[in-house]
Amino acid sequence: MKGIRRLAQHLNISIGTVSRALNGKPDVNEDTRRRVLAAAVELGYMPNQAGRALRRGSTSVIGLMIETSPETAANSDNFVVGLMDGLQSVLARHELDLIVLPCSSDEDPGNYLQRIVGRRLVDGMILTSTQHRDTRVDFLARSKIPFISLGRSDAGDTHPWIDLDFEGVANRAVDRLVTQSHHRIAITIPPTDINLGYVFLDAYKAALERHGLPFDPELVIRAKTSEQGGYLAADQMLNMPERPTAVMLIYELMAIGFYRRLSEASLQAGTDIAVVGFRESPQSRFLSPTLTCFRLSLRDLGIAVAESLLATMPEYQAQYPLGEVHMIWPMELVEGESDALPTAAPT
Amino acid sequence: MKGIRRLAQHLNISIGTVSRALNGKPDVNEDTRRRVLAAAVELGYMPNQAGRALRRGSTSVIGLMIETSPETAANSDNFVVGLMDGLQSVLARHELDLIVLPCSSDEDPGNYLQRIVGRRLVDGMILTSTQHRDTRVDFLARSKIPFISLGRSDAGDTHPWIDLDFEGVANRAVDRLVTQSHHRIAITIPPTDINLGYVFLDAYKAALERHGLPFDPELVIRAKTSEQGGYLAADQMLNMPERPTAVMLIYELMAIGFYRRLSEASLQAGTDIAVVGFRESPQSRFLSPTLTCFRLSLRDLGIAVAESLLATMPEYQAQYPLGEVHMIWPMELVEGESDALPTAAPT
DNA sequence: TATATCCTCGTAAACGTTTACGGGGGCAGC
DNA sequence: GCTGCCCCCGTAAACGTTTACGAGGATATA
Repeated sequence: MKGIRRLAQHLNISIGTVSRALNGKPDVNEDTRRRVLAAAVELGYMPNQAGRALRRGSTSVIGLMIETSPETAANSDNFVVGLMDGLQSVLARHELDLIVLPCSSDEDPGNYLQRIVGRRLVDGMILTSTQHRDTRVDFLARSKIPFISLGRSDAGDTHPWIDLDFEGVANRAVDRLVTQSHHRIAITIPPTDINLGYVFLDAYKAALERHGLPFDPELVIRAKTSEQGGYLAADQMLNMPERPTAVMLIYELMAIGFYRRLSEASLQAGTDIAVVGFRESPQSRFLSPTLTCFRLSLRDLGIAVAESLLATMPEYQAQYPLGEVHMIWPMELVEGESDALPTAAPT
Repeated sequence: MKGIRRLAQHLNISIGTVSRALNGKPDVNEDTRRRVLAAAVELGYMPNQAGRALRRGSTSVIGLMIETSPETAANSDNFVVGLMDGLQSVLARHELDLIVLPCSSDEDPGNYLQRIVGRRLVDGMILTSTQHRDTRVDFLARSKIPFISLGRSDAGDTHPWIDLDFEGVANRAVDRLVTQSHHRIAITIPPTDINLGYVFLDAYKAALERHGLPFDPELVIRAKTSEQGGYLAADQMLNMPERPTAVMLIYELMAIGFYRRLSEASLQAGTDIAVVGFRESPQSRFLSPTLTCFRLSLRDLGIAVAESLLATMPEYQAQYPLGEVHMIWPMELVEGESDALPTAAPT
């Protein structure tokens, strides 16, 4: 005798009543409910997930898909870890469990997702690192499962996403640099097909245009989003015939490698070349000269992602009304010395 | 009409035959099997996980539990990400899915695990960052679920674990340092109750004793396993009345912060103080002076962990015979300049 | 006292699979 | 032609829950 049956037998009541008592249904005597609850902890009863999911038709599990190429393993992906804290703080309030679904580099992400969703392992999905023309969002949209992607998608505009404010970042960075009469401003872009590369590039172009500066394809440097990528980007820049005087980096760890390559050439950020980093990180916070970059609370972002997802799920819409399905997450400018604005280096 | 029923109806055969065909059972005509397989991909059929798990009594899912405190979010925990790649390469061969179970800092890890296992969400568990007197291993042992912990446990010796070779690391580090007549060798230990702190400390003591050196509690520095922890550890060492001449670090990112604090004091690793790092990482690889540390293939470690886990599961024991349940994972010495062995700095 | 109402609980069906069991039909051997 | 065997397939039960339905008893109302 196992499961709820054992509980029922132990209490000499029917399994129906036990179930109702545990699930907080109204038509059960408060006294028996207490007895059931007590017996449940005494016997260590936990409802079987398979049975419950089968009957309910839902799993109470939210999936967060990430990719685990050796590439991302080499770079430290604390982005996702930070996010999870915020996600769970919201999901836990609704007895939803978060599981992380790591898609290995061996498998096609589309297939992987199809398997997970097709088997009904999760009630909702959170996508990360949205690709350009990401087939995953098409699939999820067709399969009618609630989902949200972190990183805007270019596939239609009906499904929800939250993305970082790349326009704001590019605008503020270019503004600062142009103020110092920089006009050869380089930008780094991931070599992969991740969508943020396209978005950042567009934002960069728009910002240049706003200042009447021409767009020079030479100044777009494709570099891996890792420390080594930053190193190689700097290397490439230093060897350019007409060296850019400023650069905008796209990934937090790149700044470390970029600085390293500069110091090897006895150059310094801020004095020899203006550097604007992307996300502030524990590592970047101690660079010298201090890095101008953008701050972001991963936990708050996670909370927003979770709430936006819940807003698309009928059973939670009452608590999280569906607002704008597309959300641009602001990032706060952290002024440093690396782009050496005259006004930013009074100390 | 949904699921396997729809498939059966579409083919005009019974659901039993469809199930047998899909699961590769012998008593089904090869021709009908082909038709079933074709129809399955045509209709995009995927077996419902809940139904299957309920009937089979197993989920074909392996859980990897990690903890997501803001602490680990701040430090970049690429350790786990690297591990997953190896885990999946083994698990995928047996149609097992890996899911990551992030336990937030809000929840007690014991409760969390109890919920996951009690609900029968997974067939097996992989624990990380084993604590001293870890209640989770007791619970898992009692609940008879196959599991393995990454990080040795002090609770009995019947359940399997794989741990890094802290003894080997401590021995080789102390050997090198003593060869240069260092006799005040400091060590950093995490401030938490994680078991590797105890293990590393013991290994350090044993290594000292082997060289006839006294153990001085003053030389045990409790520092967070983060870049900032390394910074503060250096700070603390520099302010000690009788400054140690050498130090062994425990976490890869600590070296970065340690170097930073040294350079602020115009000191250098290798010449002013001997530094032995722990795990080689993308960041540490570019430190200057180069860091003496220990190399480790996370992917291979993941493979070993997965295989050891499968060895404890009856249905896979044929393929992964149960060997030694406790495994010490070797780490390869990477000679650098930071501990400045005369023989190591010829270039 | 008869009837209606409410509270509480038991019964049984359903969710989508897998699998033990048995049956029908074809074929070989006598 | 009868028996036995084998191949293939359909039937139905089971896995552990949840929940619609209805029954029974107690209480209130007329």
